Amino acid sequence: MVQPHAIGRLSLYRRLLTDHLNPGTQFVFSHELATMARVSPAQVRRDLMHLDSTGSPSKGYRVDELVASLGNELDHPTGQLVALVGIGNLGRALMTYFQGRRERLAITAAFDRDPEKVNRVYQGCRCHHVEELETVLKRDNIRTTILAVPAADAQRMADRLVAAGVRGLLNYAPVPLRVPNDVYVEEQDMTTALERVAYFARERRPPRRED
Amino acid sequence: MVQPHAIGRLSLYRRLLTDHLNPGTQFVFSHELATMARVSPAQVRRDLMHLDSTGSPSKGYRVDELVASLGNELDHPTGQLVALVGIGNLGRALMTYFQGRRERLAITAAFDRDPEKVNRVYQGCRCHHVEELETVLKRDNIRTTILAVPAADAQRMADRLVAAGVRGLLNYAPVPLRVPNDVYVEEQDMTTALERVAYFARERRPPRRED
DNA sequence: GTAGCGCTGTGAGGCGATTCACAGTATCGC
DNA sequence: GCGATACTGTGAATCGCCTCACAGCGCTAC
Ligand SMILES: NC(=O)c1ccc[n+]([C@@H]2O[C@H](COP(=O)([O-])OP(=O)(O)OC[C@H]3O[C@@H](n4cnc5c(N)ncnc54)[C@H](O)[C@@H]3O)[C@@H](O)[C@H]2O)c1
Ligand SMILES: NC(=O)c1ccc[n+]([C@@H]2O[C@H](COP(=O)([O-])OP(=O)(O)OC[C@H]3O[C@@H](n4cnc5c(N)ncnc54)[C@H](O)[C@@H]3O)[C@@H](O)[C@H]2O)c1
Repeated sequence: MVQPHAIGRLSLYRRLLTDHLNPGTQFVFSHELATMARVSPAQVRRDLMHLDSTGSPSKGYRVDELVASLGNELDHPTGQLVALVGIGNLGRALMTYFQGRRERLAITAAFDRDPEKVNRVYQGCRCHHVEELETVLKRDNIRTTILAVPAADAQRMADRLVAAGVRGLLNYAPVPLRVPNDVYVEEQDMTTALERVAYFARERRPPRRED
Repeated sequence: MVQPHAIGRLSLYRRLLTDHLNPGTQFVFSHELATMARVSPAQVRRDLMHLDSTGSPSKGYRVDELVASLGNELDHPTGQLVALVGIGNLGRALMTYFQGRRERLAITAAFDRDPEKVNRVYQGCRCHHVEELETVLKRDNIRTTILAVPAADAQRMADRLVAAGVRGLLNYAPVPLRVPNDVYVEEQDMTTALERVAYFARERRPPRRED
């Protein structure tokens, strides 16, 4: 019913409301959120339709109520732990970036196989040897993982993660993963992204709506 | 005519053919590429339809010919230069990752405003002060840029880049950019990506095709 | 009190992307 | 040589997401 794109926008709306609104703003209209998110007002209203928070004509949506509803939809009620596998250049950047950003979505387990990194602490999170993967994931009941290992190891690591109970994977390795279809994978393929940008920086009409 | 998703897949096909095929393989079938790319065979054939390389029944597509055609479609004939703005944790990871990966798509200009970083060399690429942005971009005729500055600076920097002639932007700052609509922007929003993965790791049926 | 305005919530329709399904064809076995 | 086979290329059908458009309504002005 609620599809990936819509969930992504809900996440964006929340961030815009909490981080990029004049502090003290009590109400927003769909067209204001739409402008910030670069989508149409109708899109915003449709996305918010299923939430329990409802807008009023003439005032719009109560910001605090909306943020709460969004949290309700997006966050695990008591908090959800995330594992990060591969503490290389990208892994460390991600660790720095995500840490402390959301109360209910924190990286609490890191893994690598490089002895240099094992047992070092990154952003308050100790790096385990990758052999402890299964133990730690099961102990902490972790179902969400960021994968930042080299391409050659990605599929094997994904298999282990899935076997250990992981149901959501954010994959930075530039190879599409094969997983059972009750596991959600999001491919974050930066090479593709850059090549696409390069392509459209040159060729043809760029595919975007007027405004 | 050729849409962003299709271009993204072409980029992926090429990478799969060059990096993940048994060396020596001379032909591939659409269903083989499809399996590697995690898409349907019909999708592969449709994507390749417009290329000048054509498949043969009973043999499939010639790999070398296909790779050449893909390069033909995706690459700038004589090479395309890319700028990277913001040499922080993420910027440095990206620099390391992209450098030397494609002959015709290389990061050749880096910018930051931190005096610590200016004039240091990262992956063979000297970091300029951001005030030299316009000069360098125009001198090298750069139209493709990766943006990895803090959210607060992203829009302003995007405006400067567009004014300096940039027509394609890969944005890592977690704020959607407002640009004229002859400029192509790709938002790489990692927070959204992680929150979406977390969401689908919990809730409902995951949205994927059988196989 | 009531008219007017401008917004929300949403059914219906439209549109782009994907899949279906098959005609056309190169190859193989005999 | 010729039938069987399995693939490509592609028109047509389908699907899912997004936008249109408007009924319903709360607020404001007077
Ligand atoms: N750096 C980037 O900006 C960037 C961009 C796009 C994609 N990627 C992809 O992300 C992945 C990581 O990139 P990176 O730049 O951080 O590489 P990196 O080489 O710096 O880091 C890889 C890390 O993974 C660890 N590792 C290797 N095999 C492992 C295994 N089997 N189990 C656990 N840990 C293992 C290594 O010890 C290392 O710490 C790669 O697949 C890369 O292609 C990176
Ligand atoms: N680190 C990550 O993994 C990650 C993940 C997702 C998104 N991001 C986003 O990417 C961006 C960069 O992240 P980071 O972790 O590298 O941050 P960072 O603070 O490490 O680096 C930012 C860099 O930009 C430079 N900078 C700041 N203002 C500038 C300006 N006006 N002109 C030129 N350079 C300027 C700073 O000197 C610094 O070197 C941020 O917007 C961040 O939200 C980062």
